Amino acid sequence: MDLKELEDKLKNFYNRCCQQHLKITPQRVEVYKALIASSDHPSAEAVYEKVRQVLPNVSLDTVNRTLNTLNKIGAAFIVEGSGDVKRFDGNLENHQHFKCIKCKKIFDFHCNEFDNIRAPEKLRHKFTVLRVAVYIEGLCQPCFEKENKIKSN
Amino acid sequence: MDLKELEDKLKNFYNRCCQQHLKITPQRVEVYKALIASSDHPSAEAVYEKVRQVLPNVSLDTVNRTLNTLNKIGAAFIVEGSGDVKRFDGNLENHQHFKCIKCKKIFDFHCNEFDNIRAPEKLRHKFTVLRVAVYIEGLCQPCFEKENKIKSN
DNA sequence: AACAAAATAGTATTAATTCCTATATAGTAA
DNA sequence: TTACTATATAGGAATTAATACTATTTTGTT
Repeated sequence: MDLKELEDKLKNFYNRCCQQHLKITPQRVEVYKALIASSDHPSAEAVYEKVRQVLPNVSLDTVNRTLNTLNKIGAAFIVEGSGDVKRFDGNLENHQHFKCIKCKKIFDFHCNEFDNIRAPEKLRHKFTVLRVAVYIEGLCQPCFEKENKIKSN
Repeated sequence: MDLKELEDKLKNFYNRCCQQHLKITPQRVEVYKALIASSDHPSAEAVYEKVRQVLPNVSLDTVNRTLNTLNKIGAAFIVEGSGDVKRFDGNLENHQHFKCIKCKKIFDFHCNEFDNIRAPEKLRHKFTVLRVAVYIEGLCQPCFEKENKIKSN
């Protein structure tokens, strides 16, 4: 990500905060920056470690709260998954996730057809739909190989 | 669910266990029965409470372990979601989930088109795909109304 | 009936997340 | 610029979820 892109995103983020009457604090900015600089869908703990390098006294609670706030104002997502710790994603572009159920790594992929999937009409009448995701789960190559190794012993 | 259906499912379950060389214990059977009797996608804790009514000395650990085992052998799913406690589903028929992000209720729905979604070929070459799910998130009607109420005060 | 591998109960431990409260700060309005 | 108020934060405590450990029990098999 180049400097211009970062500036754009930050500006966008400031606007979002203002619109929601959220104060722009150094902690919020650093959490946001740490998140969008991560491509590995970090946990709160991981973001915390990153932010600590800039703000040594930041608390884990603040990071947690802030990540949830980012999610609420639409500046980030909580990655969908089955169980395990919460993982966050600051990438707002259309994309989907594959998660390895063994090593828990999350891989982005993109399939145009999946972008346009809408909730069925029946559902849209009954509920307020906020997000539609195609979520794929399985084993990554290294984990698949390990799995086989163990089974053959 | 009528008696015949229950018997069918149990028989099926026994077969699955045998194939995987898993012993058929009262705890396993009761956990499985409690799960398929629940339509609310229960947590381990909720299943535990149900099983306790039949086996008062069962431990929460056993319920947890067993639910994860059911998931592994394909007799149950862990419901996809973003964060929150693990929720389980013993319904193996094609269906999708809507989750209210506020009250955490999970609603089943079914959309034929979603059943046939496959992982893109690129992904299938790179990873071992075990599950493809369409996951929808939002607010249920009561929670949507509450949300509005609070905001207007 | 006897055996070995697997499973369980009960508890301890770890890990994740939220709650609590005193203090500090950002945005606003004088 | 200064003062004010609502919001946010740090630090720690508390809560909750999930797993690990170990002695004992049980299943499926011989």
